[in-house]
Amino acid sequence: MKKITATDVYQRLFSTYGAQHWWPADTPFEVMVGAVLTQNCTWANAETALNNLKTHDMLHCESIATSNQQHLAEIIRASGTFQQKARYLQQLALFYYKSGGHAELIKQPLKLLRKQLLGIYGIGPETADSILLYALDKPSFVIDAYTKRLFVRLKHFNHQFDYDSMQNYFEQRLPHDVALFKEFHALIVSHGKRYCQTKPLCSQCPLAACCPTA
DNA sequence: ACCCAGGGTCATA
DNA sequence: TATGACCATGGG
Repeated sequence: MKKITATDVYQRLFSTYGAQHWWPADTPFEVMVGAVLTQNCTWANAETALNNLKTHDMLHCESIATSNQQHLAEIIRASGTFQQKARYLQQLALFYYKSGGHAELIKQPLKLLRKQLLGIYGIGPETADSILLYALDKPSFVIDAYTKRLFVRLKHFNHQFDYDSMQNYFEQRLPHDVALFKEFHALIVSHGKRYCQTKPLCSQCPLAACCPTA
């Protein structure tokens, strides 16, 4: 059986699910906060925490950076691991403030920005790339558990591939287009939520015919 | 009651 | 470098 290309996977997912309209947020800073809040938790819980921040008029870098850490933690409680995330958010807000905000940040080249983001306590590769792509409009391909699971299943690479290897794999095969990267990642997540989790529903999966292990 | 979700850090070997 | 423990809520 012929292996489906990454581009064909994108086209098939898009024609099946349509545009996903990621990332839902009013400001780039909200995207950055959301990227931390959704770490290892459902988007619904992250959204509850975001709305709670809005209710308290706390969704700004100054208020987050200067707020009492315990107070902040209670406000974002619904997102889980909230003591850690309160610390993470304060570091991120401080970085955002010291960098001069969105307008100054986007002037910097992708590679340098990525390095700076990874230096922030609580920002790992996936969160950094989510911020680069969805908050700063930089073409940095986001890898997550869904991406790995799907493309291991499609035999594009194996389980031993680390984050950077997987990111390189896609960035070498796709045009570096911000809109494409945004849509592709969102589609992979939407698809992953429906299919091939613990109980495969692969008979109706739009990629079933491409899935050697189905 | 168990399992996982739009991860990351830290200690240990 | 490579696992494992830990964080912790809410929904299935």
